[in-house]
Amino acid sequence: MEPSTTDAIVQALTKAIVDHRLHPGTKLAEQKLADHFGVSRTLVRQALFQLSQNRLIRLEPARGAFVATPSVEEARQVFAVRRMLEVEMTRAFVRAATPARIKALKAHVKQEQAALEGQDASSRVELLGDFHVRMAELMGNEVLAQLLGELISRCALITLMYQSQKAAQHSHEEHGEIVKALAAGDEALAVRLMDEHLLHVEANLSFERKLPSNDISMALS
Amino acid sequence: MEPSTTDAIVQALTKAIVDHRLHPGTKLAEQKLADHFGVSRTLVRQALFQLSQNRLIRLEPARGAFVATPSVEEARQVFAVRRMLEVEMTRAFVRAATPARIKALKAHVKQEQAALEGQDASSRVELLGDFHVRMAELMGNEVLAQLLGELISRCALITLMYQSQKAAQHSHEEHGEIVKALAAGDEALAVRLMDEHLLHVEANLSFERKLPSNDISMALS
DNA sequence: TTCACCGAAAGTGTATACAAAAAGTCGATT
DNA sequence: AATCGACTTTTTGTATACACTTTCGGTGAA
Repeated sequence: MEPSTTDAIVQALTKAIVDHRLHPGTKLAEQKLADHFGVSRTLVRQALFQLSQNRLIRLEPARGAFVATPSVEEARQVFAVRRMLEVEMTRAFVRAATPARIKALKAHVKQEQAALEGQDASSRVELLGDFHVRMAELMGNEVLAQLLGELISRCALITLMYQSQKAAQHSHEEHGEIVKALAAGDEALAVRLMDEHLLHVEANLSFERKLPSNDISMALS
Repeated sequence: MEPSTTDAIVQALTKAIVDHRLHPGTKLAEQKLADHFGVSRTLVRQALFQLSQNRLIRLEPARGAFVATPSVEEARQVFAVRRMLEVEMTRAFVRAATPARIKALKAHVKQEQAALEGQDASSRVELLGDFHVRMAELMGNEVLAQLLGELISRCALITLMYQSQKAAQHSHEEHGEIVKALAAGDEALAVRLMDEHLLHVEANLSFERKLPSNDISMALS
């Protein structure tokens, strides 16, 4: 494979983990990854460190990198934080709503519709997550948008692995409801819907543990 | 200087930046840092990368590392996020309050009192920030605690540089008020006080720009 | 058979070497 | 005097080398 940059490695590994071609617990040996991507271990190590900051893998000193296995408790906490952030974000959104912002969200929901009909699970969940990031961006708060993005990708591992197609459809419909409430300027309703929406997403996760796969190059090719 | 680990370098640089011995915009040359810490550039690069994730420095490709110069707009956004998180956290805290938790917060406020009488600005601000992290920890949400810690240290650069001793005293008093409201179980009051507290902290920041200092070893010694 | 111990193999952690890019220098030209 | 440009120096980016730790396999004794 032709040489890649650090970011390319991060992206490739992220996608592989999130598509759960690489299962939780799988060991990521540096030399194998280096060979696969056609670079030295130096770049691989940078990428692994970055992924560990995103909580997609965990680094054990002198033992190596492993695909993260987020616990139920951790997922619960992440969702608790998301509810804190997004309930307030929704409130702020209503108060600073503009036709252009409403329109942008509507457009996004329409995009979701298209993705839901496709088969690709990862793009499905990516778009569903982006709805929330989109709201933050529209508020003009990049810090919030980035933070939310990290939180969402942090549990992308969970969300993506275990969210059924039916649950995805459900999420999509709730996004539509939220946008309606936002457009109507109904603050209380919008806030309530967002809170419930996040509770639903959380409730629909299941946590069956799958076995680690140890064939990295297979998973990445 | 004797050899140090990556984390030791991160800590040393963090403290130097946060104590503003290293001013915003200062270039951090890898070899100079490596010499100073008695390690190879490898470890320095790891440390710099980690600091860039914390937003304490920014990495410009092929140009090097520079102490971050957070903008007023960024500070505004960080505080907006903190208000979102902490208002909801306060609400949750009241609802799940226990005598032990109240007591722990009271103890922390007492600690602040002691630090305020000392001269060390960095330990002063550290403790004031820890009040908020402490609340998150007491709620048993490590994800929240860590996130809040990052947000606070991210603007430690701003808070620490420009917060006056008087403002610190003011913060401390407000912490006391908040704990009182929490102890009384007055949710509405506690939430309002926390919101106002964060607005006050934000309002008291000033953003005079200082000139970069280019003598790294002097600043670190 | 099972457990413990030893040695080989594999893998990570750090330092160093080399390549590429940016920054700085100095002189020539306008 | 100011500016452009080629050369030199410095600094970053990547690869490689080596030391140290962990892991794995096997041998021997209880």
